Amino acid sequence: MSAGALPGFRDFYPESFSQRSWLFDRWRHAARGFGFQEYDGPPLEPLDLYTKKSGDEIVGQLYNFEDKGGRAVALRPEMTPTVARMVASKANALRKPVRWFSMPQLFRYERQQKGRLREHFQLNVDIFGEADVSADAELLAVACTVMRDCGLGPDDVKARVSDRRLLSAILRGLGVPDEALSAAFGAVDKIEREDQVALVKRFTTAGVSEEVAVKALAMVRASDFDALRRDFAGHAEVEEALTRFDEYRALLTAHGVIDYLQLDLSIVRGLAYYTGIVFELFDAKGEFRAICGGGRYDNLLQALGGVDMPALGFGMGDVVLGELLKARGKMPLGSADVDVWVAPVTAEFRRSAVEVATALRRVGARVETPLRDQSLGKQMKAANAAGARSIVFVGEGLRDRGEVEWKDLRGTEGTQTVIPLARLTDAVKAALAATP
RNA sequence: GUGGCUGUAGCUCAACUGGUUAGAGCACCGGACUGUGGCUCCGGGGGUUGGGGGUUCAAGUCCCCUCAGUCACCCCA
Repeated sequence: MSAGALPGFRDFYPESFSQRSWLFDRWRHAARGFGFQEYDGPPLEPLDLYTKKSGDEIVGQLYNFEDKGGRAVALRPEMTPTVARMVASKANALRKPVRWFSMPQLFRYERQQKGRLREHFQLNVDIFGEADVSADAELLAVACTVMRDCGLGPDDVKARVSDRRLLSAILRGLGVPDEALSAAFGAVDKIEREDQVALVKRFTTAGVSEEVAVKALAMVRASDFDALRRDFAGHAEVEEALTRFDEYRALLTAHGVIDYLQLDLSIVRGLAYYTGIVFELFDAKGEFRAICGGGRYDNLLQALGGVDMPALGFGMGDVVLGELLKARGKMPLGSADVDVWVAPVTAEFRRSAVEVATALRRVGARVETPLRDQSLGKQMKAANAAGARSIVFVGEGLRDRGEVEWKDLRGTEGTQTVIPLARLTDAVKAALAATP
């Protein structure tokens, strides 16, 4: 084995590069469809941009080093601090709400495992300056639209959605004291990973009774909207959160993505900076890690940039999504693809063939010609291997009468027509338009 | 950072309880085939058996270390 790429890093050969491009096209198309504008920032940032937000422990998971000017720097592990800085420093000049997206390559120094490498591309979609629930609905709609554009419907992918305000209200309504809320969130976050005994213990350690703990866990597991409405009738805080959620659902219906929605109060998104509606996208069979995660983080800009502005966003990586698309047969194969192969029938027509190829390229065709003398049989094979849709034979006909032979390579018995060179370019152009 | 499993050609895999020069299919290149493709046939290139050390008359095979892959833990931006 020769030395390959560094652990957790990928070589993109043409086949996988074209799959990557296919995915990027869908990301970009979906985000732009909602009026989001694309931006980018530096891949290398000051280290303290990340330690300020996440503490020094984060350094163990970063690609960081000292540059030649003695600055402590790191390859970006996430986009949020960068975009927060960019928005904060021009906050007053930007039309609100700010709808931005980016497709950065991100890095983390971690042992790789399924769906997690040391480098990946991530679609980042953010909205700044809008506190209304309509922004939350639009954000999820973008994520679901990406799924749909990739051929993944509500039967393939579920958006598990919770609201931290709703969860807090329920917990408080059950009698969990404020100082135990953080521990309770921690327990809810582990609901799929730890057994009941361990989960209950997280509550009791924080001073919550076992009875309340059991009840809270059951409610989170059920995540039953109607039951919550009944159980907490008259409880203002819960009702307010439920009303907000009703509006959220109505808007998702209007966006045409309601079928993806699945209320799931166990979605907490770590113990990070989220403040409102949070969500994660999963494949319906549960074979993969989360495809996408995000939510509302109204206090983050204040903490990072000193600007008080509500914000929400999500990140969607290319690795898990790519694995899912391949597993479901939704990812195109990424085979080679040219429109026309121009074949000199003998060596003496090499230059004529190049001239014909040049004329075809000028009308937008992807054209390949052989770089050395080859028999026609060889060229036919090569043209097929190159994925060419048609082949143009350049020989005596062009020299004597200004004509070439144009043959369709698709199908088993391609039709072949004699056509004046002057008309070939238009014919190829028309064929291109007909079969995109 | 911790632990389990796995490393033979570009890919998928063979090679008896340790025993000759590590094989096959696919892929690639060439030929049959210098005016017409997918097929077929023939040939060719390609390996430090991941690397290093050890045991043995003899190691792809057994042992140790290391590297890499993979899965889980931790963490999740």
